[in-house]
Amino acid sequence: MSELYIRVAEDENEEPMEIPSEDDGTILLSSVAAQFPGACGLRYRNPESQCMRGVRLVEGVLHAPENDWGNLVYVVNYPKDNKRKMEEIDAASAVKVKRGFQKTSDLIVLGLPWKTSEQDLKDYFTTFGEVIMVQVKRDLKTGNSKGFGFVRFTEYETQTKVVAQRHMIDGRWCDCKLPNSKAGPDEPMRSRKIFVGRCTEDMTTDELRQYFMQYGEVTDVFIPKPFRAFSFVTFADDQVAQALCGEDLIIKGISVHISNAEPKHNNIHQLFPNFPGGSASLAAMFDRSQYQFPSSHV
DNA sequence: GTTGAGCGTT
Repeated sequence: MSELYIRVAEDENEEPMEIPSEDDGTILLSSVAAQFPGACGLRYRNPESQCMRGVRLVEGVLHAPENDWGNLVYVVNYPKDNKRKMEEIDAASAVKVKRGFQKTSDLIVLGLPWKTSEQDLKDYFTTFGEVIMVQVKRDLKTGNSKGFGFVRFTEYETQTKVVAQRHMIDGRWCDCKLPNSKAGPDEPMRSRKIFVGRCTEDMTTDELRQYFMQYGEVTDVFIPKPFRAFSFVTFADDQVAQALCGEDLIIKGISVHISNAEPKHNNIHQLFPNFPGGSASLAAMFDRSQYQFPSSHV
């Protein structure tokens, strides 16, 4: 079968778009997703039964029904059509709206001038939004500032804005961070990234992307080089990533294990006791890396 | 009475 185009639409009544097939007559889900971001499959109305039918999808490859795409208009499936998953995502979403989303937290302010007072801090940060609380940490005996403090805002949006930039306060550059967190202004959100364990060396980034896009929009795939039997997949939506954690999935006939890519302090020498070049080079490599093992692999 | 990466007396 040579190159052909099949008609795909967002909805049965929408204007279809032509999507190219592969040489073997299949269509890559990624080709569909290129025009319909977030697409996870196709369906069509069976002319005989008038029922909607799903198109066979195997590891990112869509197969023509009866080996012939015919002249039908195919309709895009999105992850939200999965009712079971949707309930989970709704629940997670509700939790997030109630707690995480608009819940502000104290921010640590590092690098304050010794002379900066709490009133100075309040005056400065109020230019970004309403301030709930400011603190300057001081030596109890002398009353001298320790050069850092805390601030808390009413609005989460204000907090986001403040953390994302540096601050000139009384003549010094200061940083605002989440306490006990090395997370910088543009650190990738951990919760959108999953750890894919038990990968084989022949799995490519394209294949992983095509596979995982059935669950939601994939924004990044990372495979460490040289081969290390795991990879990272980042979704546009963190709830999709969270929903996959703990699952064993079959990719190219191989069972891979999904877990959270949360940072964790691990003993890397236990994981690779005989790493070539010795433990020092291994440690250096890991120190430079933003990628870490999930707790289930420790 | 000094200092300049960090992590919070109550």
